[in-house]
Amino acid sequence: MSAIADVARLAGVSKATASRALSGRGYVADDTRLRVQGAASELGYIASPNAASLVTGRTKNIGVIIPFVNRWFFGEVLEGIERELLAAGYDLTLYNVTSEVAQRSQIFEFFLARKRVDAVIAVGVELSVDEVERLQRTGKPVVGIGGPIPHANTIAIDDVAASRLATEHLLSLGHTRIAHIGGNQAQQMDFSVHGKRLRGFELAMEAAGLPTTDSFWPTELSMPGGYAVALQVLGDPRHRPTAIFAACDEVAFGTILAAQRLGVEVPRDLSITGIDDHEYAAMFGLTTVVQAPREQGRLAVASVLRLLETDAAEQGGGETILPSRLVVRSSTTAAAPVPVPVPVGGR
Amino acid sequence: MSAIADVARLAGVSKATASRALSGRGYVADDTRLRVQGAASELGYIASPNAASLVTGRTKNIGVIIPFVNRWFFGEVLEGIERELLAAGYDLTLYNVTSEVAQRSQIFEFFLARKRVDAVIAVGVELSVDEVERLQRTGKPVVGIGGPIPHANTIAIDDVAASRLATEHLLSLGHTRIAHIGGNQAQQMDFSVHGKRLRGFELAMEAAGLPTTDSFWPTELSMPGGYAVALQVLGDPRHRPTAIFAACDEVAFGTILAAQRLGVEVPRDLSITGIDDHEYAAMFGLTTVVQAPREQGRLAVASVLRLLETDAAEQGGGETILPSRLVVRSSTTAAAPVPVPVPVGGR
DNA sequence: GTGGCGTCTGGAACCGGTTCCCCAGTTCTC
DNA sequence: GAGAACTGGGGAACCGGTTCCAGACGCCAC
Repeated sequence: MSAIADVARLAGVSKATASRALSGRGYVADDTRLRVQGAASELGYIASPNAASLVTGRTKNIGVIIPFVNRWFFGEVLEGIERELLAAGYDLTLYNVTSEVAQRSQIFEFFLARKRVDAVIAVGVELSVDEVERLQRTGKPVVGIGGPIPHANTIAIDDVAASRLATEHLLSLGHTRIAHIGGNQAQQMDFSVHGKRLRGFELAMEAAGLPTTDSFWPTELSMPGGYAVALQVLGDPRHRPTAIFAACDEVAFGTILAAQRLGVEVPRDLSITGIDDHEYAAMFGLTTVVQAPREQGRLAVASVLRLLETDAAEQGGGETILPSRLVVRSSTTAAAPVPVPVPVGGR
Repeated sequence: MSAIADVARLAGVSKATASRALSGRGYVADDTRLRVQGAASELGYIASPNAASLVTGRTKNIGVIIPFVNRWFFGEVLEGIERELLAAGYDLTLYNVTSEVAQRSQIFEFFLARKRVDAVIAVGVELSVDEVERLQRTGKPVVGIGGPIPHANTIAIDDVAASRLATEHLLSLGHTRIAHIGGNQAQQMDFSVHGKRLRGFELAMEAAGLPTTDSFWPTELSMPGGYAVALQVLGDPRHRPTAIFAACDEVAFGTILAAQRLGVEVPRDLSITGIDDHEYAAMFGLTTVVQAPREQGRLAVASVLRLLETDAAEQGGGETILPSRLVVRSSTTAAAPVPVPVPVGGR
């Protein structure tokens, strides 16, 4: 492993000049620069970021805090972040926080306190004011994905609006008996995503003058979770809704499977919407609201890099809300016309 | 941010003693050690791993090379690795390699060449001899998951055996018309997983004296991929197999969905097996062979840490093969008895 | 001719740790 | 009682870069 001193020696210059020539900062004559660069590539020299970060305080490394990597939304966000960071020459250090309090504080007090990362991106993790401030005091910008974080830039969709949009689509098709299968409030996610999606549903229903009592069915937000509860929702033909709004696509998939299992035909007997635009949504023909998680990851990286460049501790706490967009596929259709008793021979 | 010099000053000792007291190496009197530790915790001192690694050469950071984070197997492995590393006080730096050659060489020549990681875990990436040697020359142990890598320790299941096991289960149930839906050879994965699973299928069939012509249906290894091709496989009732071995669980799920769509009842009309034991396998009632990816991740970390401890460049290139185990659920049953013409009143 | 400015370069300090080497007691051994 | 062995601790070098500072040179203006 060659060090910059070797490069300097080979090029016949001092360490200082070699450093300037390679980093591009400060005055270096053109031919000197070329000589140094030549020597560097001849030796296969690669600067040690550890040594550099020791003095500059910059590590070219971003910490990502994420509760899951294996759920669709989180995995997509992570891939989006990783691609973008790699392109910018940054490393990504992964911190998979669980809900364990001890483990979370270990990450904050030990791992993130070490001067290893320049900034932190929190995906679907609601950081406390204290956690954010602790990071910012040490000069680390914080960017969040999934919901607002005080004093930090964040990127998210409007869960209430997305949910409302999905519900309104069903309403616009003439459905009035609509059930909502959503997240269990007991195992709430950060940013109370479950609650927001439920609220969007209720707002849309109320605006349409429809009752929402008994229309909410909580479950685990996964395909099996959706499947299991949908069997109940659809179980009794006499109280069967004509449409279901699922809080996420995987639940919607489970619902579609349950409907198939029960012989309920989608969309003829049952219209279904979700939120996500999961990669399998096309296969299931699911009408859904797009979340674009990769895009959210990219935006978070852009935001972080901007903060690192300006170097200022502006940290306005700006909230970027991505617009909600509905993708209509084949899981939704107009409600069957209710046979209205027509007065025969009426006047 | 306090440095070790501050701790030393507060404790009234030299930097050298402070370092020894905190790291536990070398002679330090007990009361001195306590004084230093007290000073450290009073100041909230946390050692800078960058500075330490500059002289020790150890970074307490492991690089993970992985082609996807969002596919079940890879996500599970990653979570397993992350948990285990965190517990051991190590950081995890993620390198999401795609199939782009340029990007891959960038990772090897730029990112991994920097002295940022102590070791590398490659998940489902078949490293070349050159790549492994380059890493090992710089003292970085390499551990692989998913298949053998020359000169590196690896952890994997036996794809041929797993595949054979899944097929033999169908054979043991009396099925003779068995199709295999597997990975497209054109978009082969590393370690030629697709080919191995196909071979295991063929070996089992041949051992049973059954033909394998026209029984292989290639597709993309995903739920939609399985769904699409299964519609074709099952399309013609007259040439319909009685059992399908899918190369992975997601394909099996797609196959189950396609069967439902076509009114083919599982398992009465069609038995299905997969490989993975995906978290949704229970919901689909899928009979499958377990892969235990989290366990593989844990084992890889254990192997890496062992290599780092022994510090020796033994690197035997040992291959750890996890045993294949079949989980029988409700997607498989005995083949319908073929009505054998019984001679009536025969002599 | 002198002063000022812009360009180019090298020496040296520095980032924050670890470790080598040396010194000073104390205890053990012959 | 002398020397070895062990324990405890400080000074300084070192890891591999970056950056401050000072000096040298060329050029222009006054």
